[in-house]
Amino acid sequence: MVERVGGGPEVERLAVGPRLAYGFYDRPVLDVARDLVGAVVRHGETAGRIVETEAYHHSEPACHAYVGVTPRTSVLYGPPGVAYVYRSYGIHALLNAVCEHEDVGAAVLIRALEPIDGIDEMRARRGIDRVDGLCNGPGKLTQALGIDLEDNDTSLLDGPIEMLAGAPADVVVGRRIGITKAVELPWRFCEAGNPHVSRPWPS
DNA sequence: CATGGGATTGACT
DNA sequence: GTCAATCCCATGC
Repeated sequence: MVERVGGGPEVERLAVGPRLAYGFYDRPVLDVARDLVGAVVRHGETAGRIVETEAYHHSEPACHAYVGVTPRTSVLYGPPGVAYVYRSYGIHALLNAVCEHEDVGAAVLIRALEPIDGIDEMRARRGIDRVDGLCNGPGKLTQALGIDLEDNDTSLLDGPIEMLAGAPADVVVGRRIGITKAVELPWRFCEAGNPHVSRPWPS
């Protein structure tokens, strides 16, 4: 069964399938990051289609798991298919999906969404009226969807944050942004031409 | 126990 | 383009 959202020529692109299962996350983090573009995140009445992700892996210093297992990183070293939500710059909550086998330490950062559902609620939470700018950044999308640190370590398979299969997307690859270490790795994945991608745009 | 550094954003020059 | 807000947590004494 496939539930459809919206109408007209957008129907196929916005098609929404079932929740992504354990086996989707239990794969190399680069594959998961690429394949999550086009999937849908839902939290309560609000939902958006993923248009930008980044991969993080314990083997490189930009990843929180680089320091090994600590109270903060234990979620990253836990089983795949779990949400890792942490506070950034003391202000924002950032949403990740834990990937790869248990004890590996890898996750995909969800960086931007195309708003699909509950847009009025997103506007209220974000305090803005326009639709563009609602979810075009990792801190903005968690605010719009009402995701916070209490969602850390909750299951994406049957917890409050739903990750739903979507239609395949045309993906472009670039360097991760907003980091100071391992900046050369091309581990950022964006839907080609999508206006809801955060800046700076991939080249 | 004190310190320092962010996987960001919005306001401002 | 610059810059401050703000808090969790890893690290080191």
